[in-house]
Amino acid sequence: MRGLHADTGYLLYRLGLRSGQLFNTFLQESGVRLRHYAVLRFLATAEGALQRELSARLGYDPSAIVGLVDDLEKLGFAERRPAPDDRRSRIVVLTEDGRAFLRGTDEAGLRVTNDLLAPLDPAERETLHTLLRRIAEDGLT
Amino acid sequence: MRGLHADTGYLLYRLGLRSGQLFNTFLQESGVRLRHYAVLRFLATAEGALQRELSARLGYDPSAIVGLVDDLEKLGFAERRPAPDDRRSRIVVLTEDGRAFLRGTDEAGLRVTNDLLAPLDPAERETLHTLLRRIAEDGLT
DNA sequence: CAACAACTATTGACGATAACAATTATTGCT
DNA sequence: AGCAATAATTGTTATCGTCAATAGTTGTTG
Repeated sequence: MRGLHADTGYLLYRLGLRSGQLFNTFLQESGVRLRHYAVLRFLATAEGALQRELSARLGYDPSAIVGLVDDLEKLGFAERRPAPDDRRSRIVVLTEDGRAFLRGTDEAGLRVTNDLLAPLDPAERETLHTLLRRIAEDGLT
Repeated sequence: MRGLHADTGYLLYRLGLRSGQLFNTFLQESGVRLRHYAVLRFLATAEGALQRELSARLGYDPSAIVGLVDDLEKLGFAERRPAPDDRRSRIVVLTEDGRAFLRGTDEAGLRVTNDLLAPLDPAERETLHTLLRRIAEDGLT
């Protein structure tokens, strides 16, 4: 009979849960959760995005995006602007406060990851990262 | 500004979600979900376990274990037996049907994992697996 | 040995998540 | 002009994770 952790997919599932929990406890005091953080990070790379792009690239349901952007607007970290060419769409952009928040939490986020990957040396972390990225390429952003 | 997937912890979180979804859709027709499957797999390795052991080793709340074992009993995949030395405890054991179910879903589960890890060659999958295991050692079962 | 603290399983409650269906406003097609 | 498709939104439902409270049992210790 196979062992409990014989399966890589199951391992990923369990570690993903743990990673998410760590991130959330770290973000807790900032008033945002992991999903908000993901949106902010995406906005930072994209210099503005339609909500449907956020949905597609982050893998969250469109209805989830609505609430997340609502929260980010309340916090002053992002804004909705009308899309010039399509009145159905709204463009979500990072505010200056949002940028500052990202800068402030950046190295704290790295600390969380360091904590999680404690058993691995730097070379191994690099290997892990590139392998995960290769898997993620296909389907996620 | 760092890219969206610059962070390994975040990557783990996203891939863990996807892995869990894949497993769940595959298990769906069997009437069990991922958490039930995890319990079954643990029971298979342990030849019976107290519920508090399931809780501690799988990381689920004791109150969650109750419902999961209830479901597994209804399906005929597991049974609760009195612990001989402590009348507070119950020992959960796999039934023959439970074992058969595990055998039947075993290679189907591997197919799911194969699907997920499609971008990697066998050697890379092996590397990924051992790296993830090293991380998991510390804290999970 | 009697009182009390600790433990096991259970129930119940609550907020957070995730997945879907349905709606409204707008656009593109033909 | 009519109709299918699309973007954002609302609402619903099921699951999840955590926490508090309870009943029954065990262990401790004063």
